[in-house]
Order: sequence, then C-alpha cells, then structure tokens
Amino acid sequence: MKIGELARRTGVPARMLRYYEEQGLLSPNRADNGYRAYPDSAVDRVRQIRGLLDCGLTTEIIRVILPCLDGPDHIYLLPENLSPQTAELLRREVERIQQRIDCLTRNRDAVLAYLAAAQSGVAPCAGNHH
Amino acid sequence: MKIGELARRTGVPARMLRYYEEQGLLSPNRADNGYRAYPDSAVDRVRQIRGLLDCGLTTEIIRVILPCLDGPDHIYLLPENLSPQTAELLRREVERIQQRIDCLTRNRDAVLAYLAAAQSGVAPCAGNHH
DNA sequence: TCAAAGGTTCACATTGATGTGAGGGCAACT
DNA sequence: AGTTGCCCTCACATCAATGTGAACCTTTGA
Repeated sequence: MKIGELARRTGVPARMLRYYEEQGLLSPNRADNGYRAYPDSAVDRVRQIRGLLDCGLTTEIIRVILPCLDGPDHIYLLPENLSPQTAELLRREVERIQQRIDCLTRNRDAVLAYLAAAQSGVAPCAGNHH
Repeated sequence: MKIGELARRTGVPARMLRYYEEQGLLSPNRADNGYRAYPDSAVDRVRQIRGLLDCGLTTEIIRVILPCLDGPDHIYLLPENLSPQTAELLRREVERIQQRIDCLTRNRDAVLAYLAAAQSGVAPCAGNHH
C-alpha cells in the first residue's frame, strides 16, 4: 500500500510515516516510480510505534525494541541481532517500562479513588448543604 | 527547604523546578528574601511529576490530575474544584492512562518473551548450524 | 571584609516530535 | 491535453521539555 492509504488507515500523518522511516522504524520498499510501498503489516507496526511514543519512549529506544515485536514465532536471532549488550539494553528498558507501568497504575488508581469519593457525595464544605 | 536542596533530593535540576512552578504544578512559599521555600512533601510531588512526564503526560494534564493525588483522605471537593467538566476530563484521562498501561504491558511481555527465547538458545536459522 | 555558594529573573539555545508549505514528478480520469 | 490528486524531497516553523548563561542579590564562612 502507498503512504496515503497507510496514513488513512492509521490516522498518522504521512509526514510522520516518513519521519519514522528516517528514524529507522519503518523500511518500506520502493516502487519503480519511487513511491513507498508498505506491506499490510505496516498498519500494526505503526500502531505499535504510536503507542510507544505516547508512552514516552523515544524513537531511538523504539528502534531497539521493535524487532522483539514481530512475534516470538519467527524470531531470527542472529548473534549480531542480539548481542549481549543489546540484551542488557533490552533488560534495562524492560525495567524502565515496568516503572512506567507502576507509575501509571498508581496514578490511575488515585484518580479513580478521587472520582469515586467525589461521586459518592463526600463534598464536605460546600455545594450540597441541604 | 530551598530549591537547591529539593533539586539535590529529587535529582531534578532547579531550572525544571522553576518551570514546573510556572506551569502551575508547584506553589512554593517565598521567604522574605524572595527565596522559594518548599515543604517536605514537595519531594514526593516532584517525583510524581517526573514519573508522569516520563510516561508521556503533559504538564497541562498533570496539572489537572495532581489535585487527585494528595490522598483521598483530605479531599476538599469544592464544586469549583471538581466541576462535571473536570470530572469528565479526568475520566477521559484515566482512559488514556489505561491505554498506556495496556500498551506498555503488551510490549514489556513481548520483549521478555523475546529475551527468554533468545536465552534458551532458540536461534533457528543462523549462528548455530551444527 | 572579601570570596564562595546559592538564590533570583530574564532570555536565548537545543532537542525530539510534529506542522506546514514550496516546487516538482507521476497517475488517473474527463 | 489538461486537471486533479497523490507522491517525492527539502526546508523552515512550532511546541513542550530542558540546557545554559548573564546580571544581580543574599547568605555563609574564612
């Protein structure tokens, strides 16, 4: 598929798709005319990228962890693909992801608790003095 | 405590503490000489802010959810503090936080699976062809 | 008293992710 | 053929978060 359709199907501006390519996150083929040709799988991949970006990961980090997401099925674990350094980097990144999950979970629960308290009419000093 | 100590204790540069104040996330008192005076609780608050920033939230959103984090104990739910619009905004934000959690969890698991597969020597098509 | 350390404001620079537009080629349809 | 729409590259602008430094005042300690 061409860039416009991918943009439509993902909601991500074509400008960003080109940017992600520049950052090494996408590698579309080129048609004879120079147009980018994306496989169908690109839709999911772009969604992955956007999700991770929204979670505060940088393109640099995403580039490292993206190869892990092609499913653990057809892994092609060349030693140069997963050097000990890369593995260590990945472990560290999992650590940081876990911290983010914990942080978000804590804050989600706090906000939910706040909303619940508010909704159950625990409004002490103003508003509903009947 | 003064800004330098808060910076030391949180690892956040003083510049950023002033910026967070400008964004309405911190409101230190001022001493007679004009120096900012932070309460001890500021340490935790700054950690909250940093955590949420790292998770991709903006200062604008953090400003909205920060009041929820002072513990559901001493909530002072004035109606102007939690208007229906604010409540709705909070619910929507919880939604987005949940999406982030899901995304991070999925990706964490994928990376872990990848690492596990790599470590258990499942390197199919290259490297160890004996 | 003098110097060093740390505080203040103000302002400009940078970085990463994005917006926007110019200038030009390719493709499809009337 | 000409128009419309999509693609290309290149470049400059923007925005939020952050770095950096100047110019100046306050506290601290030799």
